Amino acid sequence: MTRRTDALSRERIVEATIEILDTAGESALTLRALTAHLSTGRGALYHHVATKDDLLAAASDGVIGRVLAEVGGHEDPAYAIRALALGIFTAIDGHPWVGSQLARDPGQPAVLQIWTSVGSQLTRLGVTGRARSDAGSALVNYVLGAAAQHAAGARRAPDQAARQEYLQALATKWAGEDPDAAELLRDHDDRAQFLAGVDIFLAGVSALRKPAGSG
Amino acid sequence: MTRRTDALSRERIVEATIEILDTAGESALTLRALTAHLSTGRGALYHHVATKDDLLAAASDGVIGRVLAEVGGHEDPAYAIRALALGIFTAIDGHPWVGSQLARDPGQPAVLQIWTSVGSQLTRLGVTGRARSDAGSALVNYVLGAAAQHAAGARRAPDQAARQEYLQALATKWAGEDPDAAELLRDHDDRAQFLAGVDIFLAGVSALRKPAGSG
DNA sequence: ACCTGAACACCGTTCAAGT
DNA sequence: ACCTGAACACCGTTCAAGT
Repeated sequence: MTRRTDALSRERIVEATIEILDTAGESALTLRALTAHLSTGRGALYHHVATKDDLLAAASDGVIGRVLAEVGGHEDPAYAIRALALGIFTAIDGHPWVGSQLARDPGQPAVLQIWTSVGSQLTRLGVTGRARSDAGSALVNYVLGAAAQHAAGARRAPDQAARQEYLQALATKWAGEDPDAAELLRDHDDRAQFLAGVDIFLAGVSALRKPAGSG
Repeated sequence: MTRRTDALSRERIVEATIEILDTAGESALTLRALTAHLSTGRGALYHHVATKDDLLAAASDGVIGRVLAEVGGHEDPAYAIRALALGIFTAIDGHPWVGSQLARDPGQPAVLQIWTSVGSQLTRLGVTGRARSDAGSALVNYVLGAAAQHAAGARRAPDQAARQEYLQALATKWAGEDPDAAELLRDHDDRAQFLAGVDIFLAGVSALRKPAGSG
């Protein structure tokens, strides 16, 4: 905070990277475009960043980090998980390149952050041990898969009429819990379908905790 | 079958593509390597293939198509879904480049094939209408997400001891249904966790069909 | 220590020229 | 119609040279 940020720094490079990705898309992110944007020489970047992949991972981590911080905690852990998932989905809707990037490396910081957040909410839900890592794996993989598919530009749309009807019903149901969520649902097909998937997993986790059928 | 396959054809090009990807990895697939492998000129490929992306999509479609054909139908639709998911997972384990490719474009033939297979098994399960497309979306996105993460080389491994114990239990349980599946499970952590996720999904679909709690 | 920018070793794709 | 292979317009990364 005290020093001038005029000089090149990893932070400034990551910032510029996010800006280019958001405004011009993933294909526009070349090191040449980036150095032009920062008005510096090509090799200068390599004093602050290991590789282009490193840069993409750092940019994704920045976006996801902000989302997870904003989402915060809701009292009901199941609701918190829905909010967490929806926050990630919304972020990827606004920054499609993040969706592609998250699918690329399971060990990158952004993905580990998501694991941690999901894990802590599952703990609050009362799920522990092996069941917790299974449920976490299921949820994280679902969210990342949906995110990548949506980011790549999902075009599936079977019958638009029935879908609108369903959307209304789901929005009404959710309105009881959070009017803002209901607002978001209206006219957002992919979002509604994504949330329906989250509910399927939550129902599955709950059902497997207290099985009421076989022995 | 009657004509000689000596000449260049889309099929021969796709075959050679799969071979290079399997033996040398995705980074080794260059059009230069491919033309060398086929001992032809660079531009010749473009008479049979639109672009390199087209080629990757065709190669993935070939692998997935074979898997879906082999998996066939089991009498119990829930079991058939597990077999389908496991088949895709195994294919991606053996051809990691397929996992990355499937995450890249939701409209490519291989992904549409997966949607179709999942959809028909869900119908056999008795799920229809809106519930069917929600469940299908959840399962497909989960499978593709897990596949991409696994393909990228998942390295998460918390406590190896408890995991081994769990594996044994799951393998024993599954042995009642299919000894071969139990065989596959032993010593395959990611595979077991993947299947646990499929079971969470199936439990969720079942639970949401006959809700036994709220009004 | 940090930066510059030319050079290096690649890419996917195109296209005039051949058969 | 199909194929050739040189040429084109790019890449990410490196590195001697500057300050």
